[in-house]
Amino acid sequence: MRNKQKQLQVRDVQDVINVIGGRWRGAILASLCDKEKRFNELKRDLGSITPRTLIKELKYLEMNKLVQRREENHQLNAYTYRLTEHGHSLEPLIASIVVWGQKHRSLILGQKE
Amino acid sequence: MRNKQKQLQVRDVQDVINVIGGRWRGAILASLCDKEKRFNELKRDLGSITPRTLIKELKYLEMNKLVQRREENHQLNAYTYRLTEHGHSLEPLIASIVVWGQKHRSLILGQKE
DNA sequence: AATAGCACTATCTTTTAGGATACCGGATTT
DNA sequence: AAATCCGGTATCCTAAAAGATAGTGCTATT
Repeated sequence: MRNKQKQLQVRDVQDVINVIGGRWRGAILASLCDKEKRFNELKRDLGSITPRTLIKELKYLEMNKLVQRREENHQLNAYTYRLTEHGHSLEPLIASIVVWGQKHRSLILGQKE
Repeated sequence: MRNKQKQLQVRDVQDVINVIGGRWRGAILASLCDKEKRFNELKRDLGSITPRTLIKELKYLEMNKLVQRREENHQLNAYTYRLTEHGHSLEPLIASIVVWGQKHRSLILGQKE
């Protein structure tokens, strides 16, 4: 019973890592926590991501109901990506990640820059 | 300035994902939250991981000062892996991940099982 | 009318993670 | 002394992730 619980936790962690893991997914979500963004805006924000990867990740996040793509007003060729409600529920988690990440960097990586 | 801050957060998230990301790292850490464990114990706990991968990940986690490998008493051929203090500082984060993961599963994956 | 920006798509290639499998030396059990 | 368990190594292989690069159709700007 105790053990079963453990097993589950291991699986939960793996599930979440699937969703926010990888080189970009977490970063995209973090960037969208700030505010909704357009494709190229996101691209600039993330630095070195390629359009191929960005669109792939965005579609994945859409499929998982974390991100929503909507046409801006009625202008064609203008879309924004924003967090869904479910996506927003990740914000505290991401915030904790950022905090721990800063601590980790200063501890391990010697806070260069 | 504001923008710089954003950039940093994106990097922080990526750093943390590096540390706890991938198919196994988060799971290993979660398993070690419970208590210190030996190699084969961990292996059993994680289910389908291969020894090659497990040792690789453990070494990575050691390098990043999250896990510590120690000889048990004075018996040769008996080692335990445990979280360092820094590793333990991840516990709340992992707990949040588990909680969100459960919510996500019931929402998206339809809580099968 | 031409140029440039937006939001992608397509193709090709490299990189990386991680699985499969076999093996190894030392310690322990029988 | 033989078999088994522990804590790994060593090799080989595959699939998936992601980079590089070029091109597309539409719109907005000058």
